[in-house]
Formats: sequence, structure tokens, C-alpha cells
Amino acid sequence: MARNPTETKERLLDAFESLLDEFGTAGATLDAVAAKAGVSKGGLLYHFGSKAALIKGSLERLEHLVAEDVEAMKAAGDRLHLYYLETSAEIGTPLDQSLIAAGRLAQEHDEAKTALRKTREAWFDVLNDHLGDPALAMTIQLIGDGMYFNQNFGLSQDEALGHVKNVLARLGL
Amino acid sequence: MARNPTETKERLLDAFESLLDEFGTAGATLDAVAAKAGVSKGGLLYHFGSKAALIKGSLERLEHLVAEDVEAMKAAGDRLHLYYLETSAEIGTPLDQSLIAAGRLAQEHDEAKTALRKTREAWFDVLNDHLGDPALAMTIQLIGDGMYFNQNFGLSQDEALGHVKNVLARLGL
DNA sequence: GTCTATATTGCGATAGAC
DNA sequence: GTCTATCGCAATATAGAC
Repeated sequence: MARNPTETKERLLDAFESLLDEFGTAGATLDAVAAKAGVSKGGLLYHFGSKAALIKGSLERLEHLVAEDVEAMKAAGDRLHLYYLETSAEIGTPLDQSLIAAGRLAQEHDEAKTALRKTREAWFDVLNDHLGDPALAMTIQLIGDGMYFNQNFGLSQDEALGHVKNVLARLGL
Repeated sequence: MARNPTETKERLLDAFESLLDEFGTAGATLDAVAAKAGVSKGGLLYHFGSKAALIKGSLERLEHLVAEDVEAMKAAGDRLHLYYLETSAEIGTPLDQSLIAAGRLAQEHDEAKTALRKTREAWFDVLNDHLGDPALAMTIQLIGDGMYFNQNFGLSQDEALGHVKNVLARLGL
């Protein structure tokens, strides 16, 4: 198993975030993270010297994933806002997992709140540039936030996207 | 100070929820709740025999507040959907505090997830009855969820409501 | 780079005095 | 109805072997 150090660090971050998603901050203990990643607690603490370092690592990875997502949005051209909403409802992608993990952490850690705020600002800027209409951009972002929120609590999202697209069509979108 | 038992229980629930809102689940320890409510840990455990009982008490109180809010929505008549959005952005009310507390708890406790789901269903039913348009009702609810989500992470909500009302006006609302 | 102890702290909960 | 004292346990983190 994995002697590559950066590969082990990624595995530890994956384990941390997936425990955060499933059990919340109380479930993401160092013991549980190490076990899930298949290393000992000592092994974990070699790569991340403290729990704070683990949190920092997760938030930094989120920042990279968001930057990539912003590029993907821009590549969607005319469908940019639709791409945004479709991916807001998505579950199981690396970005989604990091984002939910950050949401869990945000209830206790200001760095996570800040990371979430920066993420939202980046998305708003792209939406607003594309639509040229701040009211519409903010409304669409709030709808995306709403879908993220519901998914966060395990609520079904199947009908939501269709309903939203229906309403957007009435607005000429 | 307060010899009335139900008054003390209310004060304990207030303390629990406000600690949950400010510091998350990790900050809402029995010690901290008791100190904030001005009683000893033993005193707290007389009223709520366990942490689970404290959680249950908070979720039951939420249920009552939501039932009251649904009545207030109905009383708003034509402005029902606007009333819903205005109160979604509100902070500091008892309902708001209970709702955020439930959001914190939901990351770790399924009872809280269930309570949140029931709350959303109640609101959707009222919105849908009023608008007679499920797509619109769900979209408006998602916008409300989005505002709740942002407020949850301390993000400014000042412009949001104005932008949303602007877009709703374009839809004849 | 990964492991097994172990020190230390703080949590939820119980027992029993007042 | 409220208190103090204390037990048992789990969490973060350190020390040092391999």
C-alpha cells in the first residue's frame, strides 16, 4: 500500500472529508480518519501534524477544486447558469464532497466560513459576468445554495432541478 | 432566580441553541449550557436527563414555532410568498435560532434531519396551496433555503432580498 | 514513513448532600 | 430543585521504537 507521500495525504483528506460528510465533525476523529485511510494515528500525524493542519489541507484542496470548476463553468458558454445549477444538485463528485465537508467545518471554524464565502464570491462573479444582471445572478446563486443545502441534509433533489428550469424558461433563460 | 420549572427549561433550551448557533455542536457542551443558563450541570441534568433529551426538547420546540409560523404565513394573504422570503432572511427571532440550531444538530443527528425535512414540507405545502404552481413554489422555497444557508454562515443578506423581489416582479409576483 | 505506547484534557453521566 | 464531587471514557497530541 501506497508509499508515495502525496498519495497518502490525498487518501487521508478523502477519509477526513467522507467522515465529515457522513457523521459530522464529531465523527471525524483522528482515530477514525486514520482507520478509514488504512494508516495508524501516528502515521496520520506524520503527514498532518495536528487536526488544524488536516482542516487546512482540506480547505486548500477545496480552493483548487473551485478554481477548476470556475473554468468548467466558463467553458459551458451560453449554458453557464444551467451548468451551475446542474452541478449544484450533483452529489458524489470530489468538489461536492469537499464543499459539504467545508460546510460541516464552518459551524465551528472561521477559516472554513471564509473559504465558503470566497467560493460563493467566485461563483457570483462568473454568473454575473455571464448574465449581466446582478439581481438574476444572485437569485440563481440562491437557488443553487438552496439545492446544496437540501442535498446537505439528504433531501431528494430530483424534482427540484426540473421545477427551477421551468421557472427560468419563463424568464427567457 | 427562576424557581419555575418550565421557565428554567426554556432558559436551558435558549442557552443550548445559542451556543449551538455560535460555536457549533462541539461548543454546546453540558457544562457550557448550564453555565450560560445560570445553573449547575447537576441542575441541568435534573430538567433534561441526558444530552439526547436536550436535543429532543429543542426539536420539539422548533416544531411548535414552525406551526405558529405556518399560521402567520396564512394570515399574510396575498403577500404569503413575500412574507416567507422576508422571514427566511430574518435573524435573531426564536424561530430563526431554533432553525439554525437544528441545522447544526442535523450534521450528526438523524432526528434533527427529520425535523428539518418536516419543516420544509410544511412550508412547501403552504406555498404551493397559495401559488397553485409547484414549480414556482419549489423555486421560491429554494431561494428561501439559500438565504437561510447564507445567514447560517454569517454572510450578508442585505442585497439578496431586494434582488430576489426584483426577479419575482418579472414573473408577475 | 509508519508504528505502539502513553500523557493529558475534557466530555457525559451518576451519586448523594442540601 | 439545585448543588458538588467523582467515575469512566474518548479525544488530541507526544515520545520514541522500528
